[in-house]
Amino acid sequence: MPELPEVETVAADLRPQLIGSRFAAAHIHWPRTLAAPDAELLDAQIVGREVIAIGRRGKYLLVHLDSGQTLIIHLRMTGQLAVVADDSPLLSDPHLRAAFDLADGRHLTFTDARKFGRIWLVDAIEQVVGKLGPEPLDWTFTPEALTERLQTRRVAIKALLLDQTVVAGVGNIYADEALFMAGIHPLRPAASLTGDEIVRLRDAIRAVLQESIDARGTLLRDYRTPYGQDGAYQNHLRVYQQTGQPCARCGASIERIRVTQRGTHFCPRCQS
DNA sequence: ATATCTGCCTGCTCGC
DNA sequence: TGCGAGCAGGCAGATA
Repeated sequence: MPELPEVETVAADLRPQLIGSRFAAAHIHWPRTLAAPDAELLDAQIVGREVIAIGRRGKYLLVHLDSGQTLIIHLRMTGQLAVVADDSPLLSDPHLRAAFDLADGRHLTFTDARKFGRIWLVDAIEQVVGKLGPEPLDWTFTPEALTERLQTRRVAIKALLLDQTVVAGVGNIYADEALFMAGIHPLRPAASLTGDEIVRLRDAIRAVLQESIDARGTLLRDYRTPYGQDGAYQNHLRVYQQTGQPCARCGASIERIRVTQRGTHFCPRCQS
């Protein structure tokens, strides 16, 4: 499931493929994939527009156009983007939900088996990403910023890390990995964290995300990079999907519990 | 305001 | 081997 490092990797891969290219048409094959505007207006507004930059905010991919508008794509669980030639079998993939024709004959494809992914074309990105919390790798993600969002909350810290208004881009994998690295039990009430623990957690979030970006993300069932190169962070996972394996730090058996409906992995000895 | 639950979806794994 | 049940989970929207 793509989280911040995976979306960052997709953005890096798409940049050389798309910047400077123009759109010639937009085709929506599964209507719910397009959140806004409607398909007719999307096509009218995107035709002839050139991609000038590709960015990311949280788990949202931002394709900036020369019109000032931005095409925003959220991969959710199973969404995948690729830039392909006219004869690509991806164009007839049964999971193809949207396809954007480029003026040079190539296509930007969006395949998504589970149909959870969403696409927007907006005048201002705040319409979609306005409520997100700080970018964890930016200087704005300070211990103070995290403290402010945790200190009044009684829910489990694991649940709060998945709240995109607390910090943008962390999902189930990196929440578990960051809590392990910080030595904090996932069920701890958020407001019970000490100042020292919040600093450790903030540093751990940044460290696991950066490590994963450096490895091109985590390759699991639902995430592939556009051109088939493999992310490698699944080889670095310390607790996620390591249930029953010995903890690399202390040797205790990694446990799996449910925290607000989410599978949660942790070391019962290292995390308290 | 905060916390929890449900729906969206389909492919995969598991147990019989 | 076949098959149905349950699970996976990000996020919006509803409910308590």
